[in-house]
Amino acid sequence: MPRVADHDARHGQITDAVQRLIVRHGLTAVTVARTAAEAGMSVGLVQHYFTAKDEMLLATFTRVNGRFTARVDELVNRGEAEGHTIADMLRQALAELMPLNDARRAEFLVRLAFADQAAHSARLAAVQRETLVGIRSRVAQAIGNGTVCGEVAQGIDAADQALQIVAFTEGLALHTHIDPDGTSKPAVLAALDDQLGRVFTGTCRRAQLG
Amino acid sequence: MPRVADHDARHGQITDAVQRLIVRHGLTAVTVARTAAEAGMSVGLVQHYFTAKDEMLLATFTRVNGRFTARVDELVNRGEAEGHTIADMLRQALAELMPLNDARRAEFLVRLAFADQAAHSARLAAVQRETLVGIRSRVAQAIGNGTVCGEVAQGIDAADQALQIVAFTEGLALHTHIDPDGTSKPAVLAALDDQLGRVFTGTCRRAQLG
DNA sequence: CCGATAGCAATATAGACGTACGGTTATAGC
DNA sequence: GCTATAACCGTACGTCTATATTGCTATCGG
Repeated sequence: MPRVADHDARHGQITDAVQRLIVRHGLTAVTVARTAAEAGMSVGLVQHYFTAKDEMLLATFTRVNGRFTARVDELVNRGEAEGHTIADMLRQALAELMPLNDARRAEFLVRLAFADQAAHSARLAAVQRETLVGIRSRVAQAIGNGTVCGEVAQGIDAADQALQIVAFTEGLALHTHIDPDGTSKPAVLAALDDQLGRVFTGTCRRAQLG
Repeated sequence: MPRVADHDARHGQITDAVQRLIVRHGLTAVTVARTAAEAGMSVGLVQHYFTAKDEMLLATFTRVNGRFTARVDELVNRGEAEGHTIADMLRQALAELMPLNDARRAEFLVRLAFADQAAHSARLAAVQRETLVGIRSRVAQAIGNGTVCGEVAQGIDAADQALQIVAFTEGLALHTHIDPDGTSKPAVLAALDDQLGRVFTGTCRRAQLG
């Protein structure tokens, strides 16, 4: 058989290039020629790995969303392992949704750029929706755990509160982006705290792990 | 002088056409040729009223945002005139930010479509930011009135709460759009109620107008 | 009533874009 | 070491786009 290449690595090179272009100049400025240049390869090679531009963009969106949820997952797991309170863990995980540093801003801009496209593409919309419900269900589970543990009062609907908290967080993220001056980083984190404090009103009855 | 035309009307025809195209097929699908066809006029005439496509898009964004804040304003004024409680008035006004019917959905999609572009255009960003701070300051003022009146407890920072409430509302709007099945209309309105209920905890001490 | 001028249409033009395609290079298997 | 085949490049092609240009038409001021 002929020479082989690391397909995953190449896909990553290309989608990373797309992401950088989106961050710097917006989705409109993403062309396959520019992407090839940014990725340091030829136009033909990009075509070799993505039959069409749509596929390339879908792959980029999927990858970014995957990394996004993976980060949230990791923070949840680490929080549990290190025995933090559920509220603390959520505080950190939700802060990941906000464009407060370059990496998060990059992810945020990509998700924002595809928001319009997703409204008119079933496949993009599916990725977007799955990411959202994934985050939401994780938060709901955390709240459920908090109810069992004692951090959350009985009678609180975990799904409802998860919906509200995630919506609030994403709205805050959007506002941070639109008006960074009127929405300072500490103010944003304080607002998030405030919101979480409305649900996490108690303390855990059971001993923490770790 | 030669024959005259209603410039405002023509601008409106064109930007309305742009809005319809965005709603139906996304910002990417907006070309001056298609816009002209949608508006029922020639390409040359569109050029006659907008020197460049950028101007056309900026005008569309400005108009939509203007209508948007105007609707909120009107609801606030009407609410005051009819002697509703401030909480009720805000409930109605903020529901205007949500894509719960065709007209609001159209506005929402336009604001969403420009979100990416605005990240890379100072003029679009300015319109976007001004709209946001406009809404926010109106809400802050309502909360301030609520404090004086007695609907809101003393010691509540109106600006902080306005930030949170508007962020929450916009996040909810986004989620309604992304996952309409998981975010039913009554559930959304209930969530909004819940959020407002956390700030508007009292009843007005003074007699209502009207 | 007439000419200056804005309103309006049709077409021309130059460029950018996605993608198809032909060709070259390198390597895994025999 | 030959060959099949994947990796990779460069370019050509057809389409679409924004915009410039040219010309016609209607109407207001004098």
